[in-house]
Amino acid sequence: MAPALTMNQLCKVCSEPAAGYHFGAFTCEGCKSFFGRTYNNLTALGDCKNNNQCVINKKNRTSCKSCRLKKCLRVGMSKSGSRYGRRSNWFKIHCLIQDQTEMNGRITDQVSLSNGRSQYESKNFASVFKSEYREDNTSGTSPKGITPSCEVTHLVKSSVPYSVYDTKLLNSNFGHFEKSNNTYDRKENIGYHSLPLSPVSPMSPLYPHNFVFHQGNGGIVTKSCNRVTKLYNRDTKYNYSPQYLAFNKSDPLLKSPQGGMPVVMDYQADTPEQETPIDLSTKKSSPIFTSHDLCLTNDRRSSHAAENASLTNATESPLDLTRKVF
Amino acid sequence: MAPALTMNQLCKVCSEPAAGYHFGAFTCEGCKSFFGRTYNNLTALGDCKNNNQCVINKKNRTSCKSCRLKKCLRVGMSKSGSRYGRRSNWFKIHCLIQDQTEMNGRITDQVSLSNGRSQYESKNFASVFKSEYREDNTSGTSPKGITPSCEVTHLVKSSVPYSVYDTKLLNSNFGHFEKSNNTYDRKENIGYHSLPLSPVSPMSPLYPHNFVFHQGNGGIVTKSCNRVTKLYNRDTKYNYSPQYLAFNKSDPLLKSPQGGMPVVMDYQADTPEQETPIDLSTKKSSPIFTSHDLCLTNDRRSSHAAENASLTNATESPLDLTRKVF
DNA sequence: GTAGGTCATACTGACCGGA
DNA sequence: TCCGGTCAGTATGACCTAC
Ligand SMILES: [Zn+2]
Ligand SMILES: [Zn+2]
Ligand SMILES: [Zn+2]
Ligand SMILES: [Zn+2]
Repeated sequence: MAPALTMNQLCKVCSEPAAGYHFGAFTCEGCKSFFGRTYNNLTALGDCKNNNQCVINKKNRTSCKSCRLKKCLRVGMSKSGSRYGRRSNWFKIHCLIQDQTEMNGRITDQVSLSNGRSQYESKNFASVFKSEYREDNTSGTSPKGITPSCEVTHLVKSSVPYSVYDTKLLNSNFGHFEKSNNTYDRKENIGYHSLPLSPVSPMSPLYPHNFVFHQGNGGIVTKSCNRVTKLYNRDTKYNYSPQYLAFNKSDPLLKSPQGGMPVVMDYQADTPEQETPIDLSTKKSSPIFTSHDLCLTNDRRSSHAAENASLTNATESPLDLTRKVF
Repeated sequence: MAPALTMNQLCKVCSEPAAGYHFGAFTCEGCKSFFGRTYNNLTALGDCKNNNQCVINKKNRTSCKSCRLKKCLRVGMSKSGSRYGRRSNWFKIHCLIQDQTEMNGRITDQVSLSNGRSQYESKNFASVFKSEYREDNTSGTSPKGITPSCEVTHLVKSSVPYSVYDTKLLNSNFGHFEKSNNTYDRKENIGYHSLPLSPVSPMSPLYPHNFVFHQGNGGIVTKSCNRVTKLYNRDTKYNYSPQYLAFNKSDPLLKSPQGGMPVVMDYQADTPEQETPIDLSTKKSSPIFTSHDLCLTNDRRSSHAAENASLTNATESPLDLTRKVF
């Protein structure tokens, strides 16, 4: 097996060779520390002096904290999305393929998308993923010695880039959101973001688009692919308080940039394995949101995923950080 | 008397209220420290990531060291030009008037300049200075309670903005100059700079234009106004080694941006008191350049100043930093 | 009154231990 | 594996002292 998939990765923030997968993105040690620090002390963040246009790279990453943090968020870093334990090879494969796809810009397969949005990231990735790995979806080893075992299936995604972000971060840095009745104690809230620069695979459960709102549901739903043989098949838990997830059409905080409301749409793509994200920003037990039996299939036809999201209170034991992942 | 003329000044680098006159310019404490530090450790200076276009102000002064140092030099800061002891009120008057002039852009008097260059700084300042202070040139106190006692006379200035800068700084940051036969041990050399942003009064002896080269002279000359009653009337000494001051028409280092060679021109202006600049970048005794009896007059007519610049070796005692200035 | 030294403060990122 | 704590190295600027 490939000994260090991380070795080929670059920091999604500054393009330095990545040290690992930190807070939801491949990052270098510096950006990892920066994000971890900044999150805990947001008040010290100054404003950008360059109209928030700073390009972050290895050399100048320290010169504008605001833009550095913005890039961190844009590439998908999040305290709530972070987790202990190793990331599966599947996840890394996704990222590698995405990088490949972006590099040579190849679109070798026709993937029918029900919506034109996100063609670039999603279509490219999906096609390459399909064309390169589908033949090995039962062998257990890819031509490159890695073990993919699923194929392109479908995702539920939102037509508007709603996502789950830290409102505290958003407010202090971008001012898109205002404090509502809810407090920010949990440091989690619902926000939107502009189209991310493909920080992680658009098929990754960590990809912001995969956190979608369901109209009339009031819940948050993500997708997991149980076709992956090693997938954890238990419930997916979210530590977001229900009051933040309640969907209110008249809520100005949830106003779409395009003016539309988020809808669930069919989407031909694939989802790799994803373990339970653990909210490291708060260790206190709190109401959690659980979605049961996410609809997963390798059927190529589009189909609405039937998410039966239910709201429960977390009465269980503290987060188990000891379990191993293979 | 005005208790703190410094109070009205802003840092010429970052526009924060100035703490005093440091290294040749009114600066805040931070920019003072920065310049002092940076000068001693130039190798650690990184490059600008913004095409050397950064605008330095109080908020972002720390974000680009290269541009901050550039601004420091542009406003006339220099280790060699710095000195111990207080600055005369005359000097501050010049700076204050210059600021006033720049602020309301008034040109209330016709000052005939033999050359169109530097009209902006010089003409404005000279005219205002004349119109506001000439009537008091014998009283010993200005209408504002300060004691001006000279009037606009004439200066020798260069048609090209040659100046005396630290070549070490220039080379490492701007690359305008190359090392010639001379070493940089003294950290002083001849350079040119683009038109400074009026860091000090253009009539000030510290104003770079006042360090002029005389064709065929091989020396450096500045002007002092002995009409100022409190002026030190002794020789003006410069710590620049003669080898650095030797003027060579074919020297590519001294190529004028405009293509011309520096010439001495008539100039209607005034020079305030100026004490001996002390080169703090080296405490070793070294050959100094002395100019005797600079031609000074309050005659309004233009006249060539007869500078009898002579070259001597400094055999005198170490720099006397104890003398008081009133 | 300024140059330079000092030092509290803050930031950075390599490193390491715990989970 | 990753998260978070640690810590040496570095930059900053207010303050102080020598001159
Ligand atoms: Zn990085
Ligand atoms: Zn920025
Ligand atoms: Zn300043
Ligand atoms: Zn710059």
